[in-house]
Amino acid sequence: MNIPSFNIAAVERDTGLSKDVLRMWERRYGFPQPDRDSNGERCYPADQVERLRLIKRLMDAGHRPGKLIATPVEELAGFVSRRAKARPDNESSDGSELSDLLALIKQHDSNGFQQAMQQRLARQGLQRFVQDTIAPLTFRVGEAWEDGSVEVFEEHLFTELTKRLLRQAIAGLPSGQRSPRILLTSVPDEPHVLGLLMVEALFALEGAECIPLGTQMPLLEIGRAASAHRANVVALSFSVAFPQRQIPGLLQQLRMVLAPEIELWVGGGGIQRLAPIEGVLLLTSFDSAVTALTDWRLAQVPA
Amino acid sequence: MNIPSFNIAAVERDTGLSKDVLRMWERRYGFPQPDRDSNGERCYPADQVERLRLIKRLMDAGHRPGKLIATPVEELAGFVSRRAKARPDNESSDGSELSDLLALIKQHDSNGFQQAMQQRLARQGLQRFVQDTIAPLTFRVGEAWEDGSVEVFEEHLFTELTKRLLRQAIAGLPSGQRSPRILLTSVPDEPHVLGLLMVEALFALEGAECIPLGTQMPLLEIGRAASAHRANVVALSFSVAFPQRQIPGLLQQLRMVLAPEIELWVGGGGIQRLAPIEGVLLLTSFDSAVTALTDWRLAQVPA
DNA sequence: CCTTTAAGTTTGTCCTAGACAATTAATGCA
DNA sequence: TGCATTAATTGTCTAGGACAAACTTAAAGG
Repeated sequence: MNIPSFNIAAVERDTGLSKDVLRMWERRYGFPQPDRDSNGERCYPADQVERLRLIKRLMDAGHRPGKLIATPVEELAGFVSRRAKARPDNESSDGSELSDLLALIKQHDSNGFQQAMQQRLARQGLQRFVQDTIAPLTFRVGEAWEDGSVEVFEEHLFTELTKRLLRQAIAGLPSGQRSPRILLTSVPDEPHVLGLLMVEALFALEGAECIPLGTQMPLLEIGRAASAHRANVVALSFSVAFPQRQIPGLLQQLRMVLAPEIELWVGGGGIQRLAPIEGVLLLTSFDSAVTALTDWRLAQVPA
Repeated sequence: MNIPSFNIAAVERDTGLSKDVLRMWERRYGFPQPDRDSNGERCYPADQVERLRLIKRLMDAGHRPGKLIATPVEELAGFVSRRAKARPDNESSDGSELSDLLALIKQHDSNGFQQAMQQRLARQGLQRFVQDTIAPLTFRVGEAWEDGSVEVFEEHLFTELTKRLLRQAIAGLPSGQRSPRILLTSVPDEPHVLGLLMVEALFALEGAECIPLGTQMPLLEIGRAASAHRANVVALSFSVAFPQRQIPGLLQQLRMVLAPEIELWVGGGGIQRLAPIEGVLLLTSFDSAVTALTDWRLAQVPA
């Protein structure tokens, strides 16, 4: 079998590291060190791509590139997530049940996982299912992905199956003329949809009219969509993986694009450490999301 | 209201034009011509971003950038899709029904659209629903998006609602130990999932075991996933929007990564004009997908 | 000893400008 | 008209420099 080698665009695609960063690291740290083809263009061997992916994973977990690149490959595997370290086995009764679900994913048992989740949904009801099962399980999967105990494709499978489950549950809820009208979406480069679905489930349960636009809407389009759908609220989600530095600027721009009477609510793992922004409501928990909804309703009555 | 202005990263996000291309166009054609901030960095005014998005849309429809950029804004709106031109109102009885569905989307009537689609599904059955409703409707939406008669957010809403419908229909099908085991996914930078869902519906109907991994799997991960799930087939989808030039290289690399006994099937609008590739089966239609499945079964028996 | 401020590192993104290959259009010729 | 060759178009890659924001560490103060 021939060893495939990747050009810089392919490496950017597969690792999520921009071409600029790849070239900068090569210049500064001496890694990666790709071969060159006849045109002098970089050809990354597969093992370097692997290592880059590992480094990227650990960076997302909070480590710094300078350290990681200086560390030999063997030791890299030993790095563990900061988050995972911070939670020294709080194996509550519920924690072990979550571990069972996680185990099903790692055994690639789609059907078993779906059945187990269906059972939990029936037992807990949608609201508690979202808050006590899906949310913590998503968190656990994220952790496990960071420390390498769950492969990317396993995480994808988990996400895909959970998405289906949630969408099915949401479809079963009553719909029709309800209020407020909440437009749910995410900005470009933010493809994570689970958080949106979770909050959609909660909002729908509370009797809001949810308009799911999927992910990755250009800012100007979000403004148009909000007007066209006469939305009262635009709700966005940012995952932990989204580059934090870009979020404040994005929100300020969106706030300017949006009509002032439309509220802007933002949630997700990416906004936990964010400074408050004028005209933007940060939803740091599911409870605060529900509170925001009831507050909105209270504010409407006197008007 | 302040006029928001975008830095080059934001424009790349919102238009899908790479930073390299944005700078190159500026150098060569004199458009866009962003302002500069105090650091000498580009600040694109909103109207230039709008025009860039329009240009990108027309490029995806087959026009060439040189012409588009030279054309004044007012005339740009007059450009029409080549595809749309090629189909001079073949308003068959079915075509007008599709137009009704499209109209519901453009009226932002989510509930009406969902009901109409549910009815069609019940009437046609899943297979014909996929082939005669969803596929042509998706095509029509694509056309309408190209000629600007459907907004991006309307297309997103259509996609989101249709995804839900399809997933629900697929969830209703029997599952369990079936064959072949087909792993469904797409490569990084290919986020379109409707095509995958359509073919998943067909394969599931034919009694295959589908493993949906969602979109955007790195190549090396696809290989791992295929082994871990003991897949017989890996099925990929490329939309028309995916850069055609990259596809052959991607498929060759993936073919090398994949164990030789695992088949590689590829479909979607992006592969219609593709030259054949060793070890890769191109599915140019839904019928050919079903044929591929029956052929695979025939090939297994004598072995 | 803990907290806050200031200085120093690290790191990503942006910049210019040149080169080239791959695609698409246009020409010449049978 | 159909095919082959030339010409124009267009995207992506390369190089290294500059700078600001984020993070760390050191110092000063309570």
